[in-house]
Amino acid sequence: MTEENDLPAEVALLWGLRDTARRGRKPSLTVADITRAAVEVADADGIGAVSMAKVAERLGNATMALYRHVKSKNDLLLLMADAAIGPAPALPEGLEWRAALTVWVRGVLDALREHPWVVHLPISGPPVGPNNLSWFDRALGALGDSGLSEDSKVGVVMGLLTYVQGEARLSTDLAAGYQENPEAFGRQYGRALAAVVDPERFPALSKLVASGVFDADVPYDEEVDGLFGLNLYLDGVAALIERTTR
Amino acid sequence: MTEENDLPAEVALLWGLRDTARRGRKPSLTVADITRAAVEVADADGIGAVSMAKVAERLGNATMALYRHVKSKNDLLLLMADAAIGPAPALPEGLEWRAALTVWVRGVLDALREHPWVVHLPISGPPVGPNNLSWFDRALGALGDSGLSEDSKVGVVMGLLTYVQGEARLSTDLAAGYQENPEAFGRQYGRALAAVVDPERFPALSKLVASGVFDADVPYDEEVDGLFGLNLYLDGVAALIERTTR
DNA sequence: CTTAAAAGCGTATCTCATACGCATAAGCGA
DNA sequence: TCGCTTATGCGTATGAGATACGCTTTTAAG
Repeated sequence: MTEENDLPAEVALLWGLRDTARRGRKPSLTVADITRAAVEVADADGIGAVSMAKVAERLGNATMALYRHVKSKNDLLLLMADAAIGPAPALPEGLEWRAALTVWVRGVLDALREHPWVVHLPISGPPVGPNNLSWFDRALGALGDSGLSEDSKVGVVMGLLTYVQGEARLSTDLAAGYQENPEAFGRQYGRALAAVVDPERFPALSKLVASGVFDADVPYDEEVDGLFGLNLYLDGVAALIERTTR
Repeated sequence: MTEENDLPAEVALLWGLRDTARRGRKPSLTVADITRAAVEVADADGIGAVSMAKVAERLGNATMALYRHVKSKNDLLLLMADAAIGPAPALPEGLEWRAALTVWVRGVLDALREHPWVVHLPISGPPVGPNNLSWFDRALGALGDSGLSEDSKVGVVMGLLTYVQGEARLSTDLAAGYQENPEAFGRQYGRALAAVVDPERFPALSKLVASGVFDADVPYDEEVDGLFGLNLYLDGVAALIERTTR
């Protein structure tokens, strides 16, 4: 490192800011290669299957070769998190804020559906990777004409990120659980609750169980449940904008 | 297992529904002991430090003894998830729905702040543990007088859970990141962004950076940021209730 | 041509989860 | 009281995984 950027190592890593080596053997691997291979492993067999050994094998290298390019497995996970969501597409021109944010949210959820393991990666700080920042940028841009202050825009987008990340986590985990044990949802869930929910201890819940909501074998439906909550949130944003610009 | 409950094994585990053994050696451990010890380890050193060996050591038993009470480590994690949040307190009488839900959310966030590792546990299905169900019940109860249909109540609570879980994840992870590297937040974050954010590529973001929002050393403030988004969501719920009951 | 910096990688260590089987203890029927 | 049955406690072993260390190979700079 001779370059004079005093940026955090993590940022330099994500942006590929390493000074080009002048001496020494030519690298047969790049950070990008390693990241791509790791993402492929995760896509194929889940984040739990990502080991330095597996990634190296996929690249035709020995395990320890990877450590010349990433400091640790955690480094690699950071890279994967940015790589997997990919760059945010530009939002269609001329949409008002609500339509734009809805498109944006669908974009995020679609990207996460492609790589469901992303939601299990550690979040170690505010977004710094290029792709993450591009998504952040687009969401801010969607609020460009809303009349909100910059501060409020950040708040709205943070809240949206929070919601979307919670939603993605819940829905991908539930979908995974459903896959491996469909019985545990729907009817069987209703039966389990009925067996265990005492009206004294769980008054509201037992009323719900009695109402028969759980008697059908309906799996969790992301499209319905997820967007229901999202729309409530956006209604709240609309109210905020109303208050602000009135 | 001679008892005639055809409940999923996981449910029986969480509710302690095992038929009392009539023969054999007296157990020196209980599932509750193991769960408690595991929670203590996680509280002290994080979820990553929870290993069967460490938990057993804390109990003065050998590692493999635990497996007589818990099928796998994953079983133990399920138990921890329910144990850590604890039972939901009864909500104060006579609050209207919004005040009640706000109290409820604070309760959840407080509980999670005590055991930040909970948000990293896998979610394998809908809530079945007694404590989780009690929280679910209280939230439904808070909406008891709102005039919403049972279906809508479930939707509202699901959305709230989604938001809160996203919020807790983000804030605990950021808080942890802040702990171990305060530099990466505030001023240094601003500097990193400034170095890396190109106005062409990130128009909205670079405007934000230029506005100086990141020039202060302000850490992430859960109380402000988290409840900002929450209130937006609740505003949306209010609008829904308005629409419904009008 | 020499040399120093990098890259690739074999080996070794340490930590984990967990399968297996034996030893121990406790209630049960005779 | 005497085994018999059944659970529990746990020692040992296996296999996976992260990563430290140091040797070897490659390549550009002097």
